[in-house]
Amino acid sequence: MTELEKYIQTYFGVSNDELSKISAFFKPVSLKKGAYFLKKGMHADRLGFVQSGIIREFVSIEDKEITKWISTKGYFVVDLSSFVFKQTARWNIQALTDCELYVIDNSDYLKIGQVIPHWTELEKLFIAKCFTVLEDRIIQHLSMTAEERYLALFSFNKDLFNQVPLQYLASMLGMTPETLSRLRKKTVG
Amino acid sequence: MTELEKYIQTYFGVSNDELSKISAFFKPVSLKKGAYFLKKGMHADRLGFVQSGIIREFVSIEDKEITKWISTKGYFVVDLSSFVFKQTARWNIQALTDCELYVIDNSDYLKIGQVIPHWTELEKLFIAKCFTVLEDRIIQHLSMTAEERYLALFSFNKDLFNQVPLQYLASMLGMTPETLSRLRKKTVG
DNA sequence: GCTTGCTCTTGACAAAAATCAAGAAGTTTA
DNA sequence: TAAACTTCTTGATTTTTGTCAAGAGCAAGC
Repeated sequence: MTELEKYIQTYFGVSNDELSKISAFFKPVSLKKGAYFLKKGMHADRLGFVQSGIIREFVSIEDKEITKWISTKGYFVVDLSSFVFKQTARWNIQALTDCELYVIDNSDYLKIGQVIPHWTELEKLFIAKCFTVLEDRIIQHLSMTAEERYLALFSFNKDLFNQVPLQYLASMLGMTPETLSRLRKKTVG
Repeated sequence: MTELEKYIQTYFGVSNDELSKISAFFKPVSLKKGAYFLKKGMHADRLGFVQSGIIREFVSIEDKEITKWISTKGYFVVDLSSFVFKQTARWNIQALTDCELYVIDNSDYLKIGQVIPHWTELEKLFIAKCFTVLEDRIIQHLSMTAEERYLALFSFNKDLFNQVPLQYLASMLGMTPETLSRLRKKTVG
């Protein structure tokens, strides 16, 4: 079973037979460091799965880049509002390192529903799960200090802090790089 | 067409015939000020639509109440993780004023799918839309100051500030009541 | 090997926001 | 109507976080 199939299995709980039907639609795509999977304002007609490497989703607001999320192995990358609602993309999606993705375009994606019974139901559940994750993230911002948010992310995934430029993690945590630097110093020594 | 049908029409874009089939499942429920529609830890087996009144979704964290959202007329109230995934509820949902709701329980909700073709697809789209709203809210917290978040909410819905106790709006905006009070003074006078 | 960039850290300072405490204003209750 | 609550405001102060500026540490490329 490929990495992709393993994750689809975990997320969607489909049979092995269905699994191979789904994963057959995905095509490997390499992305060089710095290259964009998607640019804001374009049309997101594809969904990616991160096989290896690090990808950043961000948006520029008044000369600042706001990093919404960092995706590593096992994450899907997509601009949902664009992929689902055919609107122009709201996020930039850029490779921070060389990446290996598995990519499916929208027309093939629609074919999954024809092959897998109840696929729409599985999609719904997956998106609902993503919704609850964002709910948690909102609560973090309403109830935690910068330090607490840093500690929460650090305990959730220590490796990120070795692999990802800290300026992007700072942005994703809602603080400046200087503040993150000081918090790291404070909570280590 | 009832208020409920009007909103379902707007959100889901179904035919008039389907509309009345759907809305027939909803039953009117009155909620007295202070009463709970749902308590954290319970099982959320119903979905509500706010016909009138104000409802607060919140969670208690270390002796503080964090208000996640304030729902007024036209909003659905539900704990999605509990309603969809049968987990225990993560949010308290409480009436801030006397409320009129339309409520559907989970078993009736499941019947909608048997009556309306493509209902699961419509559900998926609705939840996806909710997801993108939360994405925006995350970006607000990553990129805006407390004052900017206050101004954004105020320009989006001025009425809220007359109808809802300010302490709850402050929490929902991620600031203390004192800070909100000062921002209001600052930006009016 | 030596620039040239980048990224991160550090320091000094400023601004934003939280905390603590007190009091005003408005509601509810007895 | 008065007392008891609750909510909101205000002031004084502290803490947290951001800004600006400089420099250290590395890595890539010439």
